Amino acid sequence: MRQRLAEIILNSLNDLKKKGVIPEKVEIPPIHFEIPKDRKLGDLATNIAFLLASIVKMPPKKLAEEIVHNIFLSHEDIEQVEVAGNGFINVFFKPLYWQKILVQIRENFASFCSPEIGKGKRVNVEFVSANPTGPLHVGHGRCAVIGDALARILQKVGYEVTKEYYINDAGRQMEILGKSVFIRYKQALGQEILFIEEGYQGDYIVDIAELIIIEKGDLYLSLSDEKVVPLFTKIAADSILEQIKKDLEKTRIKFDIWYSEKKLYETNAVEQTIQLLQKKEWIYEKADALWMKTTAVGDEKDRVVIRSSGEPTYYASDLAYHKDKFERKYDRIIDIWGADHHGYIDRIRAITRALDFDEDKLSILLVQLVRLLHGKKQVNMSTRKATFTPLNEVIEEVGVDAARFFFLLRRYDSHLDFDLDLAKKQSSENPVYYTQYAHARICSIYRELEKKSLTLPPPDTSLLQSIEEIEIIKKLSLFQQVLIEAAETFEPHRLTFYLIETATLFHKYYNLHRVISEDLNVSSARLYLVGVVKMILAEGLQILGITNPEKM
RNA sequence: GCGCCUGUAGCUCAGUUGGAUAGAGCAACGGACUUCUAAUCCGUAGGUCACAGGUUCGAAUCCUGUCAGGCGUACCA
Repeated sequence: MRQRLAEIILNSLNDLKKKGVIPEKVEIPPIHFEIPKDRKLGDLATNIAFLLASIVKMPPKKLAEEIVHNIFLSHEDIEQVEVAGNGFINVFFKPLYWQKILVQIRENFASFCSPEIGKGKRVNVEFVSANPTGPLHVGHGRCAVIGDALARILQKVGYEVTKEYYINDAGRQMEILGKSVFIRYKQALGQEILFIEEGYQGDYIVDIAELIIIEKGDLYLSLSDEKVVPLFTKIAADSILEQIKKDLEKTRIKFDIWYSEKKLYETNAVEQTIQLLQKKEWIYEKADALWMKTTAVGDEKDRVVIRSSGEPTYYASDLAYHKDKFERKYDRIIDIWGADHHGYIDRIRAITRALDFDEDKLSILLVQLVRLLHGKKQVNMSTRKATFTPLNEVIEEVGVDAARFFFLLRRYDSHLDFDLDLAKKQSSENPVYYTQYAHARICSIYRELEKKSLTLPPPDTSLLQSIEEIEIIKKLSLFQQVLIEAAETFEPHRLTFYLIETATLFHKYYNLHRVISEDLNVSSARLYLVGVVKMILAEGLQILGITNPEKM
């Protein structure tokens, strides 16, 4: 439609050239249409007169009028074209146009919901990737839900999506985890030793220690750290990871790949990556340590890859990991991190530069931190000190639907306050119910129809003429575009807001017009419309991983 | 100090990628249930888009500076 309109305007402009109103040599910029926010301003509007005004030295309004006067209007879908404001050209469609759109959406619903912009392209979304040193907290939950919803959206628009979790199951933090368990083990068996300051203090560590006692008793009590800690590390990591998987499953999140950092060491991938980078002179030696030249990509200093002690840093395995991800030949790689990792961006960018990977394929999304509140008091969220609130607890308290919807209710780069004291109240005020309610209400209309056992005539969409009905169709027609935009900008919240707005239009309509009435023809047409609303709501909620109840 | 993010109604947030008179929800006030579900709807009130410049036909949106908040700035993760 936009294309055809652009042609009409272009024809008019060419005509004006012939008439000498505008100079022949003027180059006409692409004619762009947008949807005005006020419906009184028409269905589509273009600013072309503004763009041309300065070039042809005419007031925009005058130019717009010339353009409109020159339009030979014979298009069956267009009601009128008018000039408004200082020179906008507004186009109004006939109801017939929208009625046809409605039928198109319904008849081709599956393809309408699955624009194939990503067809044949593979994308990897890596998110959460929390260390298996403790349960997931609310902050992880936000990343988890956003990443998952984004993956679902990308899938919907045709991409082949891989959801990946990178498990940091190697390195110093894991050793501390093992030590923490060992100390709790000893303490539980009656030894009086102090807990280490950097240790993990959560109760779950005690639980793991007690489980070991139940299974093996005091078998390890007299053994040395070197012998026990690696074993305890593994037991703890496995157990915690198990819990993480359960929590994610409860949040309706399933990963395709669980990628182990430890494997990168076992297969020598880290070593090989470092050797390769050394050969390419991106890694050099200084003060007994190996350094990566991250300053070459704008970092403020070079970063250590191998410590002088010979121990690799996490950066070492991250290099190998991203090298591997690139070598798996995705068309797009998306990393979703907590915003506190932003200093890491340059470091990861360095590898794409060093190994000649296409930098544009990598997108790093920083999800802003969740600030946890107890009423007015801020709660510090530390895994080590165990002062966090587990995601698990929140999900149980407010439910998966409300929790997911809540996290998808704002842009990922906005800071989020999560007030635990209000969590329950928030859940009852959560717009998720408003949206689901619209769906349930429509289902209820169908039930009513069945109860009355009415047989309706085939729908005649030309009966859908009211402002509210046309407004709803307009909104429905945007669904595909919203999906595409959410996918292209990596912003799932756009879909959330769209669904709320659609629900709003429906609720208003519902209060104003009865769907099922004595006039069977009208009833049939309205049911047809409302049926599409239901389909769109169900589809949208499903994409966000939220249920669409038929009764509430 | 430097870097990243944020600053929009009392509160929580949107804002169609630079468009027309800046919008929702919550909270406040006033209305609508013998009706397909009132978890809804209608109305009133609420604003110097942090501040100051700049770019142009046009700025909440882009640029510069200032202020405020958050985060980062390790041979921690």
